[in-house]
Amino acid sequence: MANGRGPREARRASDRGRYGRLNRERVLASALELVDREGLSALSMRRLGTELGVEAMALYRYAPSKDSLLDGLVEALYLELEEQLAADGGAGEDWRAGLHRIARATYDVCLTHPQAVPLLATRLLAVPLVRRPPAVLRDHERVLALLRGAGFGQEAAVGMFRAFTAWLLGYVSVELRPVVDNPDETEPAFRLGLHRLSPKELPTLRETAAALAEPGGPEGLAAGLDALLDGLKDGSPPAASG
Amino acid sequence: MANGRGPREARRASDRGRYGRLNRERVLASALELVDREGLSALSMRRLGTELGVEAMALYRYAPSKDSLLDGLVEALYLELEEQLAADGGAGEDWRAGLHRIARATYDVCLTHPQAVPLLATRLLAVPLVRRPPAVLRDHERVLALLRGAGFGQEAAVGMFRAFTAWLLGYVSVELRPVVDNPDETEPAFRLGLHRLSPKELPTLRETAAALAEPGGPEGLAAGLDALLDGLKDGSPPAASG
DNA sequence: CGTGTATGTGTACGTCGTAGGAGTCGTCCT
DNA sequence: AGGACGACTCCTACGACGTACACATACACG
Repeated sequence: MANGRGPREARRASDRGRYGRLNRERVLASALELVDREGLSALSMRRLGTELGVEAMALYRYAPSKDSLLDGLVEALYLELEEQLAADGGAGEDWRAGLHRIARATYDVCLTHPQAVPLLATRLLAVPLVRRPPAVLRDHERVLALLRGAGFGQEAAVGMFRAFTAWLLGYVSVELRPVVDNPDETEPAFRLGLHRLSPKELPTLRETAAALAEPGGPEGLAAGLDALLDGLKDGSPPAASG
Repeated sequence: MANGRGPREARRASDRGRYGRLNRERVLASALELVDREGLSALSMRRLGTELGVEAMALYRYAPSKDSLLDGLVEALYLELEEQLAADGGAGEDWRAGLHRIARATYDVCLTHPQAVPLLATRLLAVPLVRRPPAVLRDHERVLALLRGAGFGQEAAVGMFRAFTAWLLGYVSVELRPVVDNPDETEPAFRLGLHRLSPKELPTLRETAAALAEPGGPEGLAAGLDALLDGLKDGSPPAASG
């Protein structure tokens, strides 16, 4: 808003950034918005710069490299998750309800930013545990505390934590896989492009594809989570076959 | 090998490619090897060209774009999976054993090419179902046929297929997440960089991190898979907790 | 009012994906 | 055998990318 500067139109450095001074939060928010709007490949330092009314190099004050900016996006997602978790209370719930609540909130955040989800797989694969963004570590802490607090031993808790994390990540990834081949088409079978599937070699897939196109939804997420927790909460390794 | 060409050292176009003519298989194999050796970011058209003793533009005969080359890498992984599945027989097994066998083979392939695993999350998120590489579709077909062949109805089969895929992808992704912060360190706690975790804010994570650093292994994969299959094989939605 | 520190600019370098066209090869027809 | 064709590869060039470095400007504080 109208800052008390003299009548001179002197505005060169700090008046830039479209709406005042830059800061990390604004950079990350703008980056996430850009990714949501145009996809990950549209996110370049120059592009993000113009988006903020600034030269590309200005961004390097707030992220030492593009990779670390991507890590910042991951952090932004987890911060949004924390907001959401704080919003819907959750007092007095047992461990299982707690895990379901976290899973559901994560699911919602991911569906809100589908274009950013690949970052969860790629960036977290590139950064060792202790260097993950604080919000990510807090998320791990929440899940582990829920499990240990419920009385599970370390070994069981670790197994369930891993299963929880893997299931969540895998489920949203699969849920977001595109199935529609030709969006302009109205006939469902053509929309999916089923004619491309040879009935000789892929008969089952062809007859199942339409059902596969329906999203699993949060119910599918919850169902699998319950199955995993039920199956793992007793003996850690239930005698792997063979 | 020694082709019957005259003694002239005429070799300009078709003698290129280090060991004879280029072809798609050779390009993909070399790309995968490069990724295994130096990581995804080392894979550029020019670099892959020199790797094959060829100019970058030559590669465009075998992949219309770099993205499609990445899709080709995904295909290469699934071809390797098929080789492995063909190798260890699997006749007369029931559906559950079949799924375990596929899961285990996929796990092995992923651990053999850890640097390529992110492609499974990113590329398959970018391509609609029917445009996935043939080997991927055949994999889907195998899993679905196993389920339908066991007598599961369409709805149950779809739910289990999704769970199978999600679990597998999530599990290998989490399994590959790096935990070691300082590889030169011998003391485990320092290796993991535990001193970076505030005991005030992340107490549970800090005491669990060491156990988390141990890989889940194929046993963890199998245990979770059994849990999922057991939980989902009856009613599709087992009434998410109230 | 002068000065130091934080912040944004400008320019430049090397690398990337890839379009266009020119060169060179093996192959097959005559 | 000769010649034309199609397949393959090379060469050059363009615009966009990440980012290093030096400079300019604005604000905070003496």
